[in-house]
Amino acid sequence: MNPKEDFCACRIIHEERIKKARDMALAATEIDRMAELFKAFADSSRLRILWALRQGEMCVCDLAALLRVSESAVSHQLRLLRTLHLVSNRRDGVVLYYRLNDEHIEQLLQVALIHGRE
Amino acid sequence: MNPKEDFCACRIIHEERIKKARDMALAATEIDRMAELFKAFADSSRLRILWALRQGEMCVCDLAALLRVSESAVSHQLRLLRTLHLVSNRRDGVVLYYRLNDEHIEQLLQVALIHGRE
DNA sequence: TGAATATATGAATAATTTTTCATATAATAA
DNA sequence: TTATTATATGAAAAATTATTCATATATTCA
Repeated sequence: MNPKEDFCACRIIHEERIKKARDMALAATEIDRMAELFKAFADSSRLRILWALRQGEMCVCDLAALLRVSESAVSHQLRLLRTLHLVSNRRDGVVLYYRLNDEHIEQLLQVALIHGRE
Repeated sequence: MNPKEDFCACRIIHEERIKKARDMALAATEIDRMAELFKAFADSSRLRILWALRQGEMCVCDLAALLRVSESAVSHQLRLLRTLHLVSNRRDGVVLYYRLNDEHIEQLLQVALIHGRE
C-alpha cells in the first residue's frame, strides 16, 4: 500500500465523506500550530509549571523546588513555553520571574480538568 | 543538586509562593490524566482525525485515505483515542465507523485554533 | 575588576512515542 | 467451510522529546 497515492487498499471507501472532510480540513500549518500548542500541555512537568503560575509569578528556582527537578530541566521546559508565548518573564536583578502569558491557557487547563473529572 | 530533596541550590527562593503553589497543586493522578488527554491532541495525525470526525463518522479506510497514511497507523492512533474515550465506534458488517465521543473535544480544538490565529 | 549566583543553553544520553511490518481476528460471501 | 476483506495488534525500527551534564551568560556585590 502506498500512502502517498490517493487510494486505499479497501473497497469500502466513502468518497463523499472524504471529500467533505478534505473541504473542511485545516491547513497543514494550522494543524501543526495546534499540535505544537497541545504538545506544550502534554507533559506533566510543564502542566505543573503552568498550573502553579496561575496564582502568580515564580522564579526558576521556585519552580525547581516545587517540582523537585533540576533547575536546568525547568529552564529547558520554560524555554519551550516561552517559545510558544505561553509564559513570559521579568527580570529583577539576577532573578527572572515567570508568569502566564495568555488567557487561553486557563481555558485549556479547565476544560481538560473537567474532562478528566467526568 | 539533588532534586529529591526539598531544597534548591539558589539562595533566592520564595517559600510562601512555593507553599501556595503546593497548596493549590493538583494531585499527581490528575496531572497525569490531563497530560494524557493533551498528548492525545499533541500529534498532527490525531488532530486531523479528530477534526475530520467533527462532521460525521468515518471508517478506518476513509481516514487512512484522507490522511494518506497506512490503515495500520490510523488504527493505532484510533486505539489510543478509543482508550482515552475520545472516540467510539459502531460496527456495520465488516466496517467500523468511528465518531467523536465527547463535547470537550470540540471545545479544546476551538480554543487551540483561536489561540493559534491570534 | 573579580567573585558569586540565577538562569540559559548545547550536546549527549535516556525515555517515550509513532510508524512499519507481519500476522491475527471477525464478519461476509461463495 | 473456505476465501476475502476491514480492522486490530505485537514487536521492531524510526523518530521525537526530556533530562542531565558541562559550560556560558548576565547581574550584583565586594
